Amino acid sequence: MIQPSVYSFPQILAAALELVREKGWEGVSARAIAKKLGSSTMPIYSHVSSIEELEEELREKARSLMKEYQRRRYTEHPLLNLAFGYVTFARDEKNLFRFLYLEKPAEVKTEHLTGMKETFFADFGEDSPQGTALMKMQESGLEELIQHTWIFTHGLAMLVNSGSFGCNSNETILNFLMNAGEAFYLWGIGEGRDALQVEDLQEEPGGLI
Amino acid sequence: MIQPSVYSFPQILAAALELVREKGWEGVSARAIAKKLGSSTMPIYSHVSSIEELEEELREKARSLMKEYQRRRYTEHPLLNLAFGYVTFARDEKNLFRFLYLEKPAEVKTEHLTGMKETFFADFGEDSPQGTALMKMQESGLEELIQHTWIFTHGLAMLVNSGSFGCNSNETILNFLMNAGEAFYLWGIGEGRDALQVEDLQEEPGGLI
DNA sequence: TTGACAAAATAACAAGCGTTATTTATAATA
DNA sequence: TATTATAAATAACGCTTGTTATTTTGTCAA
Repeated sequence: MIQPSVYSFPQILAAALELVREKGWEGVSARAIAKKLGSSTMPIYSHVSSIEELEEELREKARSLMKEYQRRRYTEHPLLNLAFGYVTFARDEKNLFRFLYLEKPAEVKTEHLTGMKETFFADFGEDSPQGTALMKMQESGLEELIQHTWIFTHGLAMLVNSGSFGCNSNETILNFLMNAGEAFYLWGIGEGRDALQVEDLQEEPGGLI
Repeated sequence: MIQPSVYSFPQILAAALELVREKGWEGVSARAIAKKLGSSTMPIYSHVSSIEELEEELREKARSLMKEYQRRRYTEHPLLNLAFGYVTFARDEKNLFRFLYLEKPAEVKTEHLTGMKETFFADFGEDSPQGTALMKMQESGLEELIQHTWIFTHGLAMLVNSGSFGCNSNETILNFLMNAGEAFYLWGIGEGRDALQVEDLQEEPGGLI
């Protein structure tokens, strides 16, 4: 290589990421990146063979930013940290969150659910106060708790992302997550289960499919 | 009008809706609709002045299909019916659900939350068993209960829609909704609140923004 | 039957996209 | 300094989009 490339791959990726942040994935195109770099589209294609390939690199980058949010220790609860990081990422990086989890439905998957489980079993010992509390539950109960928590977290993140939530402060978000987690936990250890009785699913005329 | 239009507006809307069902909103274009109708693009523009206008009509149509799902009496619980209808719509009409709630974030809004509240206060009297149970709560507690339930429902609908849920049967969905509702209810009437103590939000280095 | 009118079909425009052929410019080498 | 290799710029191709002239077609009224 006689003449080193003026435009490095990180530069290109950074410009593309900036575009996603500003206008979402639909705002990203070879020409738009080039314009932001002050160059033509050629340097892009010398680092990446197609826009599709760049999209995957961009997803990887966005995922790592997301994981940064989830890695921070906001509280002493590892699970709560995962959830809080997820929701605040959805709030602070609206277009990145949409890019990762809303635009292509395949992405959501069970990735985060398994992540939550792993985190839980990795970080919770019987010696930690939370650990002892949660270890009282059956294995299946724990699975259920994490599942419920994850569903709630995902829903909250969506609503916060779309601006449907009046108050998006850290405190409010944390409160919602804590309340829900607590509710699921208490329900899980069996207190007052079957307190509300609901009849079996009714087969309405023109009802269930 | 000497020559009545061969292609009626309902026909055009139906063709467009079929396209959304098959390929999502991105599969809808003037030419695609025309192809499905076996016509040119002209009849479309004689009923609607732009594709954007047709999109809004299409949203209205999709919303009414959604409301049909929510109107059915699957159980005796009005709130549960709303939630169950929402989730099963997300499961059965994947592209319509995405079109309404995932593609344009503005759509989600508080519409469903207020819908839940209205339904609750309209259908629940002190004489119904559920009513008496729920009326024990404070007004603010009810608000919270509905909010929590709505967040959970929204999250479940998303996950079911994206196929992240292993089992999407009516029974499984109903169980999840009932369990969550029960958990929130029990938490709401105050049993064991503060059972889990979480410290105040920590200000990590490089932490909260 | 002929003229008129409107609906539908055809064809075209401009814009945007991914991608690539061609040209230009620049820097290292002989 | 002249040559050569190559990164970057320019320009273009082919495609799809929304939208709109233009042309064709068919039906009613005179």
